[in-house]
Amino acid sequence: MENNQQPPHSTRIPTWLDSLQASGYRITGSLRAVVEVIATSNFICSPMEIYLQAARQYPGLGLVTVYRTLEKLEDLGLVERVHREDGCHSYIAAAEGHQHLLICTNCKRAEHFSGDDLSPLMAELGTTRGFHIQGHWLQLFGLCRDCQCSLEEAAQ
Amino acid sequence: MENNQQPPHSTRIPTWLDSLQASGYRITGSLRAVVEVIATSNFICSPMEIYLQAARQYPGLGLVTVYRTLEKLEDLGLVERVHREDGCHSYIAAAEGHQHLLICTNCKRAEHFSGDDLSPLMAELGTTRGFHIQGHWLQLFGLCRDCQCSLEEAAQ
DNA sequence: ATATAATTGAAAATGATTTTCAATTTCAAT
DNA sequence: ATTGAAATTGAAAATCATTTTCAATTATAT
Repeated sequence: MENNQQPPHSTRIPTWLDSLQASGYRITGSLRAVVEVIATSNFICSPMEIYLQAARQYPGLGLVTVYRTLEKLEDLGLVERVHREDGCHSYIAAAEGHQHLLICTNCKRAEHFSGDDLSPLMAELGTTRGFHIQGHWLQLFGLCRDCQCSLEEAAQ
Repeated sequence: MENNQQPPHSTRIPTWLDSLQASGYRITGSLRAVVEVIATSNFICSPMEIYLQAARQYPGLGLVTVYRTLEKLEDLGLVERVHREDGCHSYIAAAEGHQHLLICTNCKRAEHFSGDDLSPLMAELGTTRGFHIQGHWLQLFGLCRDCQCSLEEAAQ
């Protein structure tokens, strides 16, 4: 089940733009530039990183517009906010259904996986602790294949 | 396996103070006040909440000192930082060993549980995705027994 | 073409957290 | 008890991500 070299993420762009337009948002140059960056990235991206990349396509872009665009995309469920250790947030294209993230601590590459082996755990906790469970947060951290290699080399 | 009405959390206070002193930190009134609040709480507490409570015991306490004290306690592994949805942080007395948190979304009561059913999942991902997994983040959210009742009443 | 409502970027505001700094306090050694 | 060096303090200022304000611009339905 490869998740990497799958359908080119660029196919997301027209879909997202249609979705945005259908929801009454207007399609502007700024919007396109931000969508292109976040829709095609395999890495979690901070608003600043998105801004810096998108501004190459669309100079004059403002960082505030990136924040506003990400909010729209999140509202439509196209993009997912990722909580970082430092309390800031990064973003990544959302996965279908209920999935979790596996994030490379070195390069920030991220892959989704479905780990619904959690349901029994949650059911058990519901009864033993008397909690009515509503949701959960699960993120895994590690080194992706590329970073394992490059860090090994660097260590020599 | 009740986790609630267990050994009174107040026994943590002398232990923590000893631990702090043994590490070369000086025991001051501010420190005591902050330790007393966080060591005995069953809820996740923000620095501001700790400040407001501790300042009743030790007027003149500064919010900055709360931040500094929490940092010391975290360094010693006595306290654990909890990531919140809004990106801010709350704190709670750390559990023994590797545990996860179950947090009431209404009153912020928190209980630890050990959920090491995750190891097989992580091992599998290591191989299928080529990641070398280093750690994970798991938090469950729900309503504690008390809040389930009080919210039911309120709904009537 | 036009009117209107959405969108824009810049600048200012916010709010949690951190840093700076001079004054105070702890505690080990007298 | 006294002392003195090093740790700790609170206040004020600085930082930094994020949000709000606002007047100017722009997309789109008509």
